[in-house]
Amino acid sequence: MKVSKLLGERFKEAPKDCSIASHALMMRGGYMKYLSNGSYSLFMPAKRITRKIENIIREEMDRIDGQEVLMPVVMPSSIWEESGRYTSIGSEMARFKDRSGNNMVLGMTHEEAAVHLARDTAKSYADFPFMIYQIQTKFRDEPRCRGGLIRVREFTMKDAYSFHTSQEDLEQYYDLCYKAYERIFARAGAKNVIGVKSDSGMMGGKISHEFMLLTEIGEDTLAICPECDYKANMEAADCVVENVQEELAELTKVHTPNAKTIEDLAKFLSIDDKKLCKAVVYQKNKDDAYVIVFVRGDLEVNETKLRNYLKEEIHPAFITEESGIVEGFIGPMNLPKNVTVVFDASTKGLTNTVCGANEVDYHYAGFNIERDYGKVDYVDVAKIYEGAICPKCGKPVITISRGIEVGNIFQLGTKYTESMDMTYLDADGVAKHPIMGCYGIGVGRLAASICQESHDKFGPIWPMSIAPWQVEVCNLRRDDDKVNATADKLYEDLTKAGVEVLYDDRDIRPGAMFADADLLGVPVRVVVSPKTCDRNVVEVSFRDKSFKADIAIDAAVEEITKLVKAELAKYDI
RNA sequence: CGGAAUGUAGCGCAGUUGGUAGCGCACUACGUUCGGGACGUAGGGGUCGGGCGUUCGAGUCGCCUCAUUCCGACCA
Repeated sequence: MKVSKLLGERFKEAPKDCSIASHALMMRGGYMKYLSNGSYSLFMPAKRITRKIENIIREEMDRIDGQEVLMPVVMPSSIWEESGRYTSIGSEMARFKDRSGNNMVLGMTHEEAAVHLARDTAKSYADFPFMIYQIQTKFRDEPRCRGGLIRVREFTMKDAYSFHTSQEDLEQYYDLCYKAYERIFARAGAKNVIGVKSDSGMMGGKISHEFMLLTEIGEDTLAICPECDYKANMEAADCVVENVQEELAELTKVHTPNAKTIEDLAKFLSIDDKKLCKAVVYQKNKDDAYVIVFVRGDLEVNETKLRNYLKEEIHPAFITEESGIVEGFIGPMNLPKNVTVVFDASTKGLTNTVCGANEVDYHYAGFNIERDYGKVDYVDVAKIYEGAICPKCGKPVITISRGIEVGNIFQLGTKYTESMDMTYLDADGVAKHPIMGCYGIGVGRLAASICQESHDKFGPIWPMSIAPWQVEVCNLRRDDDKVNATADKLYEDLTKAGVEVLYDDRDIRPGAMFADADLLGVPVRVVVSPKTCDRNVVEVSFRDKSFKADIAIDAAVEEITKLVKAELAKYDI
């Protein structure tokens, strides 16, 4: 490819709405063009990168016996009504009517279509297990797009669905897929991707993992134990606390004027916030009924875990006078009857704590839940924190990091095969519902994430395995016959040798050419100039600065091909 | 959906008390240049986000609306 014919302008200045490096560099480098909120067109360099990522994904999915299929982007509402998600999913799913007035949806995920494709087709237990996958456009009407290709409304996704006749078989395949994902990210040159335990959300199912590329600009917060292999999304991380046992004191009512917050109260009573019992109030979305969570004073509530426990949507509460809740002085005793009370596990064994008296300006001290309130079921709904006790190895060393979710895997169970009535005949002659798993990877997001973790101030540094081109030849003097002839021939010969070459054949000054080359991030750069031609060499260097040498013109094709192969081999695991 | 900000050429921005629309980069032509975003001369490119209003006259003032960005909320 010749740069003179490459569509897509490269800019000195980034559009002002780019807040992260990968977005700015991909806009500046002419990789894509903004069309509307969450929609970008890709120019050739970005398309080549995503195509290479897709091919790596294909190879790895095929390696674990995946069958590539293609399901429709536009689907009738009927299959979504079968699964119940036509109503349970909100406005993220784009809906419209066709000319006959039928309700249609744009595919945001394809569990329904996958079940539709497989049911009536896989009829015998002997047909199982199998996995189908596709690489295709998804549309999700995100409330907030950001970071260029990091979070968009329209994007390319690899989505896979596996079907099994037993939980054991699913788990075995799930592990295979987990390993395939590790290979995919390694082969694509993503250096810092980890698998973390995650919350399944509306997908359903119990066990799920997310693959997170660690970066400060990540949208997700992760709890990681440096001492063992515990890694979890904060949403799903268990919060383990230990409370020091003391001899039980007497319950006393104390006057605590204006001490409405934990901070005020701890200061007023001169005690550690770990000794306090904090109340956090929510309301259920469906009827605004109050939910009060009691959690140890130093901790916060993890709303995702609370939602999962309650099995309903909630929002932070607006406390009214009529509710009978005394804001700032809420305690377990003498609460209004109609509120749901949740005791977080951190309050278990909390001795001689201080809680609200449900009376303005009064708290109880020496409060002991089981003695003064009664037996309760403790539920873990607290947020894990930096330095928390690791739920797995028990050491107080949890670290908190940020990550971008580049892939996820779910054990779905029979949610879809039951609701959509997909059955097979088992060996015992009984009709059963297959057990499903599903596995996704966002292709564009992965490309942007790799750019984010692999760039310098001049541009992206693409790993050889996904680079838009492997080698860029820079013709520094279009008007010099020898330079011209040497560069033209090198371009032709390298291309003939099977190397992917980008040839900058423009008559522009060297500075501008180098700046553009940096933005395109091609791993190997070959400079042909009057200086190098005088010495019968070309100058070869790596974009990441790990290599630089002059190579004789006669040996250039062979040597450069060798360098490319050696670089590629690093990702060929 | 809440809070804040911004919409003027492809990109980045200026535009004063209301009075014919500007700059830098990019683009076209010619010339001089040529190893880290050169310079000169001459050009091309605008529904000033949209609507309504005030006014002799609105990029500028008022109201409405739309879009975008950031912070929250939400998120398979």
